[in-house]
Amino acid sequence: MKSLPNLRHELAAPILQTLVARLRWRISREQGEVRMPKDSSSPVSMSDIARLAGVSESTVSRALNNNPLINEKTRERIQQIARSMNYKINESARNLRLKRSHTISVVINTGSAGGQTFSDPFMLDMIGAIADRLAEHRYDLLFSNRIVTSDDWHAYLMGSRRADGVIVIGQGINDGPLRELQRQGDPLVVWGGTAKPDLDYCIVSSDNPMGGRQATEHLLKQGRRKIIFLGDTEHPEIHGRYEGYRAALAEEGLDISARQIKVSFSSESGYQSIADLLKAEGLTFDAIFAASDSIAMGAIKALQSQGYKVPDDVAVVGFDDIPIAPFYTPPLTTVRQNIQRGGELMVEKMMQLIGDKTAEPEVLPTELVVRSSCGANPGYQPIQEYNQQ
Amino acid sequence: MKSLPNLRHELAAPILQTLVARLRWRISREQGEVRMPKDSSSPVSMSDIARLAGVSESTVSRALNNNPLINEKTRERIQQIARSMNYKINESARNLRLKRSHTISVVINTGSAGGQTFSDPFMLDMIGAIADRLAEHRYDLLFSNRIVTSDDWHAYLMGSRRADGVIVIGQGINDGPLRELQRQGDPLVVWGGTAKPDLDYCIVSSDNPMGGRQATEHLLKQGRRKIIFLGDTEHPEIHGRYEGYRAALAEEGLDISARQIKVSFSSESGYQSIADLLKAEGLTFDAIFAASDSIAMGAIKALQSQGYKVPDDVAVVGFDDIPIAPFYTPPLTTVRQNIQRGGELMVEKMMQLIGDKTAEPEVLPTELVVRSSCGANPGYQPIQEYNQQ
DNA sequence: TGAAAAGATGCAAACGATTGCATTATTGGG
DNA sequence: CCCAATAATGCAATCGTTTGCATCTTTTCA
Repeated sequence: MKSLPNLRHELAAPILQTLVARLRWRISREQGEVRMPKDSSSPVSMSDIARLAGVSESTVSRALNNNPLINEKTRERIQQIARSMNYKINESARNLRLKRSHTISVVINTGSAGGQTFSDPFMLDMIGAIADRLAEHRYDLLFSNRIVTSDDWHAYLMGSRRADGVIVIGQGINDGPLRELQRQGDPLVVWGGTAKPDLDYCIVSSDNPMGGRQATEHLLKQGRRKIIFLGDTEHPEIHGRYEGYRAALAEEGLDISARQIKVSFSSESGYQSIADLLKAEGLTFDAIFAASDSIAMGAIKALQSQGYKVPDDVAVVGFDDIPIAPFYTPPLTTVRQNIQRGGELMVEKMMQLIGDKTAEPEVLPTELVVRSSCGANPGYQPIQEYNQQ
Repeated sequence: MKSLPNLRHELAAPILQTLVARLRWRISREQGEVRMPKDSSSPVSMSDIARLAGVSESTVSRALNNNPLINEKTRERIQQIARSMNYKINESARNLRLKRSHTISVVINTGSAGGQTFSDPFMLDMIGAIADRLAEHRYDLLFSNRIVTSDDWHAYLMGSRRADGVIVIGQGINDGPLRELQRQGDPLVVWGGTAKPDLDYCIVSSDNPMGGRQATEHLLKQGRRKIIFLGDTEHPEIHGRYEGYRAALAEEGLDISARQIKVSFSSESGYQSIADLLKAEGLTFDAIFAASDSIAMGAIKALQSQGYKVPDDVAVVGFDDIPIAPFYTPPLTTVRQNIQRGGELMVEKMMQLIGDKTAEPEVLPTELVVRSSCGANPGYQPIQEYNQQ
């Protein structure tokens, strides 16, 4: 008995009650229709338009969606009324009905230590690029910078239908959470590295090995032989750059001189690691390849603080080409990533995944930008166009 | 007749039809209840939990919201079931019912020329701070970087109930759109300047005049007399900094030497303006107060390119204290804004506005950070802590 | 002219939650 | 032992859309 507490639902009486209640409801509703002349404060809904146009809500809905079922004249009349009443559709209602959110979540996933927001200019550019592309598809962008577990992600973003898909910037040291997300069937696109071959989620990335190779080969061409690598190779994107670096050195028969120092994604970190190194063993290298421009700038500052010259004593190449790079002293030679194209591709892939299609990973070429910090371009001036005028 | 097409709705027959249809619906529904053992793919809803717990949906809803009406035992049992089924509430449905979105829109509003995303590191830090605070209130953050008219804003964000309020970063050259938004009754908080006295929307800002004064007075104390101002005073926040600059000069009886050059928010712009100036009239100044660190760095680079020394020939002070500032050459003296507190306050104000309370504007003090570019601190080392160890 | 086809519109169920009110079960007091 | 007060739960309306199906209207063609 206890296990069937709503057995009484099945009796006849409640059904009659239902019918009576429904009648009562209809009546009160129709009274409402009469007494409601213009409830101004509340926003206008389809039923308001329907009443004004003398048609049903279904017709309004179809007319506003340009459904060919509706007569052209009716459609235009309804659209006209909607415009004049400044009608805006209620997205919550539409999304509920259509079982979607028309929103993509963008998550920053670079192990930001201690809850501190991670603010490389690269990030904002990437987010901006994604936002622009999503706007073209009329999708909204839900932003999160909280680093959480995959359970949380899935539950918070997808389970609650806050987002139709997730774009993650940064593959992170441990991509378990990402694999898990993917396994749950959520549309997922990641900006990351290309290291792991058995990927089961869609990755868009720069060709990090190519970038690492470009940077290193360039330094070698300048006659540098003792090049150290600054970056945390536990991040797949960084690891790719490191691979390129090692490959270039190996080709030159210099494998033994490869040296990697683990630093996180900040200028402070770059500064400290080089300051440490100089204090410990003096100047034992003649070039640095840094995994990001921020790191490179920190490292250069540390060298300068100890009286060493860049590029004379040590040549430096960075990665990203952030906006300030040409204006640093010395202007930073760096490997440029195609952020605009990256954002575009990620959104494209996402739209495919949402449309139940599959999306292939994609790798973007990098471009070496030679300025002065590598020693190859001492006469470099920012804004060449200006000087040409 | 034609104007009353749904007159027939009022006749008796359709009501009977309604009743019949409803009966039919009830029956099919109950059949459905029987044949639906585990429709796995679709996410679990309250009715699933209700069925499993042998209670009604209302009880489930109340139990999950910790409504005291529900017996404690029942509540815990229901919550247990919800957890075990990995239930996540459908936010679209909840938002529809509660007539809200539980989402705040954040808009970047710094006249980004030509649709190019504007990427000052300051922005990302600010967005991060806001995101963190919103997350504490369990609000979502909808990000837009499209600069549009107020009509668009209101219609897109508020009219469609995509957002419950708007936070705008940057007051912009023309705040008409903002006033309009406010007039429409939308909760609005702006990060901007303090110039206009007749504000009708809630502004949170740094004390820009204070910052301008700190920077200028510091340069004056270093013996500089011909200080130029770099920035576009049409932006209220910049105008405040300019006011502080002029006030400090006036107190010194140097009003006549005030000179402002209009540059937009980028390093390129700072570089070009100084390059132009030098080309046109040589070195006619001995100090620069720049409206942002990015501008300052561009300006310094222009000076260095022409062989001038900073701070020896020209002292420079910036504004913002972006993360790279200590690592620039020379390390940048600048006016720090309290971004964390700013984000916190804006979210606080927003919550007040949403709660139908009013929110007062608020001004945050600025802090001068003395490094080397002003000439006052030649021995400055980034990361003092490191050297102390 | 009449039946079938096509065209236009309406009805009400559905999406998944919340909540005022009604109802039932439990307890306490006289 | 009965009635009132209280605690616990259920019913059905509601938010604002979309859409399968039914219905009504008009056209078309034999």
